[in-house]
Amino acid sequence: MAAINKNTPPLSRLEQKEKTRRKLIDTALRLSASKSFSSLSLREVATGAGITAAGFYRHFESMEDLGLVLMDEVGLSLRQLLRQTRRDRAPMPRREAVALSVQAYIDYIRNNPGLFQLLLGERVGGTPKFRRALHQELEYFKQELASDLVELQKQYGPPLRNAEHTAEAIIALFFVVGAEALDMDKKSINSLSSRLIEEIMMVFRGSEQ
Amino acid sequence: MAAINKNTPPLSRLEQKEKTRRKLIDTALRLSASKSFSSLSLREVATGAGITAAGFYRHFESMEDLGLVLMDEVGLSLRQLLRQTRRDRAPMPRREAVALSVQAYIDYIRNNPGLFQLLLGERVGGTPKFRRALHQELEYFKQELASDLVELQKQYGPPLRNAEHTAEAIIALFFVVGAEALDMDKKSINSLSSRLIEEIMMVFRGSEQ
DNA sequence: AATTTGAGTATACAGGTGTTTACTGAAAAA
DNA sequence: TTTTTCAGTAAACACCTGTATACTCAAATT
Repeated sequence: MAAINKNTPPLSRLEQKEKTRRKLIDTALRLSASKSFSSLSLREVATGAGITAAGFYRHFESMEDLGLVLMDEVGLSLRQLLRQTRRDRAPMPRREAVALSVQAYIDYIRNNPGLFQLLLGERVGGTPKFRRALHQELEYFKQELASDLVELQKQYGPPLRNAEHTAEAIIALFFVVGAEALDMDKKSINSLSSRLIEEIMMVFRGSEQ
Repeated sequence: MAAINKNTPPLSRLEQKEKTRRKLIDTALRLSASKSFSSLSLREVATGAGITAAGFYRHFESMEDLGLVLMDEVGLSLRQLLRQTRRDRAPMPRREAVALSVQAYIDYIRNNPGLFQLLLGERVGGTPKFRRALHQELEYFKQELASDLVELQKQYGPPLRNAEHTAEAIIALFFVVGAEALDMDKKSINSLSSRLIEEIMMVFRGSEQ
């Protein structure tokens, strides 16, 4: 019972501000799970985070500003997850490798509906800035997947005709299936996963020289 | 100079009502080209159609109601266009047949941005009813394409492993590329078309037994 | 110890929102 | 010709929106 001085950490001003900022971000994310980001109001986000509407401006200059920050976070975390899944696995048959990535992806969506809806929901209808940011995220996805595919096929399979096209097609599948996953109950998810796996395998076959 | 009695047709009450209803629908469609349908207000649609907000209720009981009607129209017209394109063509090499459909599709999107944004924009974030209606439309798309694919391959190519999966993958590609087409200038569209064609061909190859 | 800084508050503003109410006036029905 | 119907109006409602202003009061700086 020597040091109990950590139970009420004397938050510095900066720490406190950062804490509030995170609360704003998390609130926006939480609310995004049940409606589109663009239909969120500044006031409800501020109130949800426990501050007044005017206080919001100490952290972001507009909802769009907050949205762009969110977009960064979402894109980054999802890309890291997928990269990690692709890297961490031991050598295994291609279909099983695909299945692993698909599973990680679906789990992510189910556990972070707000994040994913943000990525999908503003693809159309958001502000131009927003769409551009989203487009950039998708570009990253594509490039990372393409380079991983090249790597992978070097080791295991015949070379690809066109890694970029392959990556684009696979990402298209991921997104469409992701949108469906949001609305499904837990027991339908399995068939969705295996469908996605099959379709990705189909793309793989078609992409080989 | 016998019959000039058609220059001021004496609109019956029903005709007049129908005319206003169409104006509401068309206005909603027009406004959907520049923002998402769910961020449209009842008032601006009514005003845009030349009636007061209260008058709106003589035609639809809510914006969601109007939205569902819109969804039907959009889905129907786009599906008809695509079916027609697939049917009308003379026998031709597969790649060219694909190119024809892709061209018709891209043209449609460019000429009817409001329609297409409606289809895409409410996929996430819309009301549950809305999403269900959208899901149904996509199901129609898939089934029609799948049955056309079976037909096509009977004549020209090796049979498909799984026509449904093939159709799903192709539709996923269509939608992702469609979303990109909305934001592009006219001269970038060509490369988008050929990219889509290549990716569809890739799926075809992978789908053959 | 005195001063400055700045996160968050309280309040007010002008304007937009969906919905309800009683109404008008012309077409349709009697 | 009289009566009924009903698309559309006008006005009011309670509420929500983003933003600006002047403020508090504690932490950080001097």
